[in-house]
Amino acid sequence: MAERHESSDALPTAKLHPRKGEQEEGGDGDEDDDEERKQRLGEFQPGELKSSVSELRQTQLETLTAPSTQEFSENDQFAGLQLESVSQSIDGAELQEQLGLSHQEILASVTNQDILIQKQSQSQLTVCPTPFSELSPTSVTQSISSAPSPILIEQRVPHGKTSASDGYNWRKYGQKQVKSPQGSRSYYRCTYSECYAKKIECCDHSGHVTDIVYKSQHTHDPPRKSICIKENKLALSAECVRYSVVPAEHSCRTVNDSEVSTSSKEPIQETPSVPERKRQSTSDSDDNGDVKIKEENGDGDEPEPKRRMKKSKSEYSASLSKPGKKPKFVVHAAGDVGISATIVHNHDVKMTTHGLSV
DNA sequence: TAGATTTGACCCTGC
DNA sequence: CGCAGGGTCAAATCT
Ligand SMILES: [Zn+2]
Repeated sequence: MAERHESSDALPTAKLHPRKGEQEEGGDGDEDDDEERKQRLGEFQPGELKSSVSELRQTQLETLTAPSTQEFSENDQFAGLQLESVSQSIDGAELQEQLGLSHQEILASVTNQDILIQKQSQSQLTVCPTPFSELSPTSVTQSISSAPSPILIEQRVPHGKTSASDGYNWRKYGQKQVKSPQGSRSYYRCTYSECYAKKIECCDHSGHVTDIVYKSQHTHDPPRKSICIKENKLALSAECVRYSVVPAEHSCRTVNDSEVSTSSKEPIQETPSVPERKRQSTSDSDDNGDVKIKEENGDGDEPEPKRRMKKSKSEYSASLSKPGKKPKFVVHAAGDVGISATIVHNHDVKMTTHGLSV
């Protein structure tokens, strides 16, 4: 059963059964290996998630302005990026109009390469269009009235390009060669044991970083200067937010993704309902020589339950995978091209907006 | 020696 | 069912 390895003879035998434990789902009690599983499961952190979520609701986070991003600018360009999530237990979808305001602010705040993204989770999102300039009046201000806890995430990318380090320590745990956008993909994970933040760097064939995707938030402060962010607790929200920074043509995308796949049977209306990965590729191909920065936060559920789902499925399916309970936000903000926002709540497509053609 | 990186294999999901 | 793409693991290697 646990032998599915086709290992080449050149292997030092030790490799013969690498992750036996993982695959063993036959039904053994395997308690010893449980630890490993735990770690893997840890990615989802069912328990913690709940806790944090609760806290989130109870705790109101206020958006604070960037203190001194200059410090980070030196080496950590990306450190400047600020992410703030404000979750309010107040169930009021009253911020809707606020969005409009945000839009302007964003435009104002966003200069050249600075992008400010404000997103109100679950029900409202604000996407800042292209800072670069004239971006059509396409301000995606979608607000779905049904989300009790609006989360405000503010992210700022001082230097859109290349973010060698955002102030955290990353450990590379994998690399993949991709064909679509010819290049490679590097997978990084925060070195903090308690932190499940991940980062994916997409490089083109020449080695240029074309895309950076952040997953989850750090559950700790940066090793160095204190960014003075209280992401500590919010970190766990499992929403997926993607930011794409492209000087020439900015495309901001916010994806609150959890696992709508179950009900995602229904294709998104206006948007070219493309699978997650497809989406990425699609957008990636857009830019040449530019770095896109995206951030993904899981929201209570798993963003992309790819690996180790077996275990979790069997044990946590009840609590984790809630079919039909996954709010999904897909916001595409392409400067000139237009903005397309797709919000999927449960299995209902809330809205899709194309900046130029709605 | 420890920690990080490299790299091949493996698993999962979607088509 | 099989394939392709994507993501992760872990042994080997490097620093
Ligand atoms: Zn971290």
